[in-house]
Amino acid sequence: MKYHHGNLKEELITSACKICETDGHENMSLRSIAKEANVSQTAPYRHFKTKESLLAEVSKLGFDELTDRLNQSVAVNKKLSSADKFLEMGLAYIEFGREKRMIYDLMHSPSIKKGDFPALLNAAAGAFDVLVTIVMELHPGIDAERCNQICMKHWAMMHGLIGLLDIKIDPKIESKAGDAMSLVKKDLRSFLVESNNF
Amino acid sequence: MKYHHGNLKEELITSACKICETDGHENMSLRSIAKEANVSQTAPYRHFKTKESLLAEVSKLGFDELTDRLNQSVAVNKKLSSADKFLEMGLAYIEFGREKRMIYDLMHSPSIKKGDFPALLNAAAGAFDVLVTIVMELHPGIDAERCNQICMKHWAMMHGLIGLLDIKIDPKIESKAGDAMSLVKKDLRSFLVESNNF
DNA sequence: TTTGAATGTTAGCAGCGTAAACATAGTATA
DNA sequence: TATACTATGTTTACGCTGCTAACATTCAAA
Repeated sequence: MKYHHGNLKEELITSACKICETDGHENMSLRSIAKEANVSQTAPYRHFKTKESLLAEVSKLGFDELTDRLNQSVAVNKKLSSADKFLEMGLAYIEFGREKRMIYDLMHSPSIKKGDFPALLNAAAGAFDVLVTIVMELHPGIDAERCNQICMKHWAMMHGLIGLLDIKIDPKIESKAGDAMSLVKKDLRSFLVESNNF
Repeated sequence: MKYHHGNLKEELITSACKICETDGHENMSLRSIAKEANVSQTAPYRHFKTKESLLAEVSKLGFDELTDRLNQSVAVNKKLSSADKFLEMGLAYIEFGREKRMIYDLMHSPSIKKGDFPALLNAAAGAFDVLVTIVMELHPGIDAERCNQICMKHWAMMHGLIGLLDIKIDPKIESKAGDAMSLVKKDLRSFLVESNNF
């Protein structure tokens, strides 16, 4: 058996991401992650103090990708109006939540206490700040408190929507959500921006 | 040892509720629930096929209580305007989510697949329908699709808000959320009803 | 009275997170 | 170059978990 893998920490995170995306974060065991990386069951403890701290890294990567997507959504077409950027961001958020649903759930799982992982906390705040930037652009000179209120409202709405859109959680509401989602795609403006008048 | 407890099923659910409220649904073990009910570790299997099905009953009770609270919030003062009823319901939802946070998390935990438990599904839809009723009252003759869209939006917003308000999940955002929450309490109308113009 | 279903217990399985003890590889120092 | 230390891997083991199987007891129906 070859000792000194060389890059085990990163590979464990990669393995964890893969398993999370396929099996969901509820079914991720440290042992399965280690196995995926072809390493003994306790090897991860040389790089992560607890299982939670490994998952925290996966979660952080999720927030980083979310931040990238949000930024890209408004950067792709710089000629977009602020309102349209806001719109694109909303779509990008929902798309991320639906495409990477398993990771998204991990990112919001109460089993990872974000307060214990500053890097994760920063990553989460970083994603939020993308929204803050757009809202400030939408409403120049806006009061900071009011800006936070608006951001909270829409962030919460998007977050809640993703939860409700999960067919696995609630097929009955999903049928309603399906309607809502098609509406969102057809005319997200009416769903999102209409809430933005203040 | 006394056999035939007599009312074990209900008592197990009660024990599960208690443990959930104190320890959180992530830390509920079937064994601890059985212990709480002074019964052997495998006794629950005479009344519940799996642990998940026991948790599903706890979750169902949660949605039932939520439904009651939402109904009560608008029934207390029948002279309230529809807009004010809408307002009171929003507050009641947030209060439930914060007062019974552990149960609320269980109710939305992906580890319980609602589709497998029709009673739970109905209970969840029942709570949603309270909102539907109010929105229809707010906007007489409203198109059903539009009504669902509005309900989805606000339901999602409330749900997302509760998630973001959890200080344990994200203290940094919490500081922002704290502002938002005080705003919500001072003037929920500006936070909720303003989104309701359509 | 007897029989069988309902409902309890005990014993035991495999999987889990984690700690301790041990083995090996790479690095700094003498 | 030899040696010691540190980093990083493995093996073993502990207690907890959900769950199954086999057994015990109670109650109700025949």
